[in-house]
Amino acid sequence: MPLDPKEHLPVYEQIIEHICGLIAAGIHKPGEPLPSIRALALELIVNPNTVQRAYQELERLQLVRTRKGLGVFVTDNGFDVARRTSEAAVHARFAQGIKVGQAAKLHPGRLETIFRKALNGDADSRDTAAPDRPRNTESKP
Amino acid sequence: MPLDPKEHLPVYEQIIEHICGLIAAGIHKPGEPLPSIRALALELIVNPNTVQRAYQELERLQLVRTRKGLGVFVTDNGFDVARRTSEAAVHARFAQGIKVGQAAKLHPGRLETIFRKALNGDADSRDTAAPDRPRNTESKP
Amino acid sequence: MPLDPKEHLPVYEQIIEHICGLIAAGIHKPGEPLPSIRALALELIVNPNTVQRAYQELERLQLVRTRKGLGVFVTDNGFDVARRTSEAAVHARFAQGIKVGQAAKLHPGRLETIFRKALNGDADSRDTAAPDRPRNTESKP
Amino acid sequence: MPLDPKEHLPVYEQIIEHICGLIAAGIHKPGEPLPSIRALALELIVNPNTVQRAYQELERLQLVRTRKGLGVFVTDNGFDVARRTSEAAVHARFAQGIKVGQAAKLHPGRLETIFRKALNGDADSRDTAAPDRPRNTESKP
DNA sequence: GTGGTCTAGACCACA
DNA sequence: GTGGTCTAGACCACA
Repeated sequence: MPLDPKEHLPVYEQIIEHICGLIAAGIHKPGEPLPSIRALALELIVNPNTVQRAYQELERLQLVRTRKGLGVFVTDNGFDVARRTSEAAVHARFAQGIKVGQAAKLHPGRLETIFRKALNGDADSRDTAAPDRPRNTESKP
Repeated sequence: MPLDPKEHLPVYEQIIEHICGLIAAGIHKPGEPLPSIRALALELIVNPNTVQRAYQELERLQLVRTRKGLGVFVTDNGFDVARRTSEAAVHARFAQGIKVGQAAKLHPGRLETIFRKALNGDADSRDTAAPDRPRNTESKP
Repeated sequence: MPLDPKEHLPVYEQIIEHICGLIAAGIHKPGEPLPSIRALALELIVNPNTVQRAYQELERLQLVRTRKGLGVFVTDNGFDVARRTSEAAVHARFAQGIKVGQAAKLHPGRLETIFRKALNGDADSRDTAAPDRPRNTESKP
Repeated sequence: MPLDPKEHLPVYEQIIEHICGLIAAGIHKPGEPLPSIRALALELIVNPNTVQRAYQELERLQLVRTRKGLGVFVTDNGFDVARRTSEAAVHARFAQGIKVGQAAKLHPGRLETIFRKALNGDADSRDTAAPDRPRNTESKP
């Protein structure tokens, strides 16, 4: 479910974000072990090599620490790092979207509207009316 | 300037978005020619094949039409298609960011804050300001 | 009207076939002049170079003969050559289609049906019933 | 054997038709892998890029599905799509031939005769047989 | 091993 | 000049 083959992120980076999100969400807590490489590979239906690469990167980010023969554990400040990392990932997506929208000369209010729709889980940006309160964004250049 | 090697999008897709943005922004108008494949390749410092692949995809999207020996031209409804396509691209980024944030159990107000910061052009998500206080966003060009 | 940009034949070869067809059809008769290169280029909206290349090839095929300063004329046996050439062109198309069909293991009767439909001017091969007489072709291998 | 450099179709489109024919013929079955890009490139003596372009188009046509790192597989309804696509390709060839013949004012019975000869595998359209006498065609494998 | 992207550079058809 | 096709060969992500 968390892996999206249509996303352009390499799978190992999607796994990094996935684990990072689980730690930021408090599902994997500091001091606790992550699922084993093999177990996660089976769960996500990917090659163990791919999971391993993700775990290595998480270790580099100080989110986890590997203890040989024991497993991979969330570090003491893993939660804080994960939260910051997740927020940075969110920020990066938003900033990318805004950059694309500004390049297309979309109005700031239009970006706002699209953001609201995305928040509400709309599948596409095609819209006919403001979702939560009336607004005026459709004036063309 | 528009090409970012660190982005995970393949270069030819970045070019697609770039051109799409220029058409949506009214910089390349219906009936007008795009820069030639070779010229754009020189400008973006990429291989002509890469530009051509982007142009072919733009043709499949009905944004442009190729006339052999003459060049590649924005279609009559290229502007409308480009605008819709750009909005969809913006929506997709926002939705991705929201998905990541929700997976990390960030508060909706936190997402809102990050969005505001991104709109204001902040480089990173690390911040000190109020998390979800209402704010005014219509400040960007 | 005779030039089809979607055909895969190069334009100059389409022009060759076009002129060849006009001679075979008796529209351009032996001894009579063809339209001038410039006139035909204007009519077909192509570059004069392209028409010239077609005329050169028609001369090589003995269908026409250029008389300097006077124009390009259908040769005495131009009609016979043109008819044979047109028939060969028809045959080649049919043979190509049959080859494709046999490679796909379509039944001979199915090829026959498709041929009938094409003769009747149907736009596509998708069909529900025999066009002129009942037939049985839809048994799968 | 399937690639004909004299055909005017680009090589990658010939490969598309070739593979499409193999699927329509039941030689590559739904769920089964196609030969790898590199393997087919070696077999057909073309560049892997050219094969890949063909495979990408086959994917767009829903005939195959790519699984990264694993290979390219015939889709579940690949057989049906392939059959329809092959029939459309046959139809297109026949329609082209008929158009050329009609432009040359060949009799309908003459077209019929040429079709019969092509079905029988005659190499050329030059012939002496009856032009439009009924005949039996169900003789080819 | 698999497919995906990209570069460098050739040659063709056409304007 | 324009776009279209193809080759040779590199490097990446993934199994």
